[in-house]
Amino acid sequence: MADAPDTESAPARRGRPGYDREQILAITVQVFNEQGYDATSVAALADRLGLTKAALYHHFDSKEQLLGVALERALGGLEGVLRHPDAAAGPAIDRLEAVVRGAVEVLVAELPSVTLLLRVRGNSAVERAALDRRRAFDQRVTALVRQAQREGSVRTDVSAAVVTRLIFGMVNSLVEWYRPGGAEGAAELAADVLAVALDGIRTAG
Amino acid sequence: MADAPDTESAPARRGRPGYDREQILAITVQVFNEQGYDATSVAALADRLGLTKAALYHHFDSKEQLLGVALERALGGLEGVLRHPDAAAGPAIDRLEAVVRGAVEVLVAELPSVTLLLRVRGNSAVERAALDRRRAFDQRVTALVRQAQREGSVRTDVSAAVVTRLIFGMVNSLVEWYRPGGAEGAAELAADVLAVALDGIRTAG
DNA sequence: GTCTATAAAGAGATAGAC
DNA sequence: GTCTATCTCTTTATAGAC
Repeated sequence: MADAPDTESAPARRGRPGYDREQILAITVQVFNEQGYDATSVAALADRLGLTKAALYHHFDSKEQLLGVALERALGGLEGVLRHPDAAAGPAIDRLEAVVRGAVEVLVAELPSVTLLLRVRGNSAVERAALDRRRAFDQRVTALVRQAQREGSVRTDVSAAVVTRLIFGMVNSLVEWYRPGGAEGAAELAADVLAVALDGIRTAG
Repeated sequence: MADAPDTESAPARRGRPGYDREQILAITVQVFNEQGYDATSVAALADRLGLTKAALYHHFDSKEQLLGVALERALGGLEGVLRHPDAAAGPAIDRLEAVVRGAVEVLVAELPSVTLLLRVRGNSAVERAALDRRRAFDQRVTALVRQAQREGSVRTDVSAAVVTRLIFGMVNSLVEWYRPGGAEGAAELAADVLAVALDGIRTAG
């Protein structure tokens, strides 16, 4: 992962030493997540890549552009969940389940960029645009919860907005501790979240 | 919960224009939360306070010290929850409920410093010490959940560690959207969290 | 307790050689 | 595609006047 660039066995195009944008982006996002975007200097990034700053600037225009590309990946994935067929028809509670499951899957598949997204504070235009898109996603889910309440499948003693935020509080918190390669995969993780979110942790007895 | 601010039990407040440590700390933590600790320069902080940097350095030794004092407040509060009588005896499920309720109350009472705590990444000794104390808190709660599972009051198809993390994922996410002065207070908020955590969002039907 | 002024280091970004 | 060297601005922090 953080290993040296390919030398001889180039996959497809380049047979040259050095990085391409994709490799640089992957390591960059990892470092952003370790230290925080603001606390990561371009010099530190270049060090981690085994490059100089100037070489890094050959691949990207700015530090902020690196952030923007990573955030686009995360947001694209999440927004795609809402476009999935399972989220488009049927009882609202089932669609909600599909959205939560899809969100967990995206989170696991794009863990680094989603982690970065969830830590964005709005310090620049790029960050504020990302926050806007997060809010829009949230509102779509809240509408789904409200519909499920109307259909009688979700409790109404807690508001739809709060329900949505609590559920995504659980989902989003996964980035704080979930690491791939362990016992649980995306499917098990989603099942756990849905079990707790839908039925709670208390036993019937 | 939080320790006494025994900076000076001394006489004579400064009846002078200007700030004392407490006022500076409050505004500082607020700005740290708005922009992020790393993205906040001491100059920006001083501007917000209507002071110069030099005046601010008269009150505090370093930017990091300001962070440390704020984190101590949040951690002291959370750790106090575990020392509360309601968390010390009785069925584990009841103690767990008391801990969650207490955590929400501390979060609401000390919203700025808890928010700051939850965003710490471990970039310095101060931050790493805070992360260690968070982990210790987490382990205490996980033990409580495990006990509740043994007592048959919490589902066992999800591990105690995951249950704990999901519940505190909900609790901690409150800092992302809860703002005092609205319709809900700490008690209602805690009730909502416990309702969802214990029984889930799905209606029986 | 606050100010102006400045030190010393680090930040993001660029120029031009190879 | 990467390098060395450098520009310019900002950063944390300090010195010393009032």
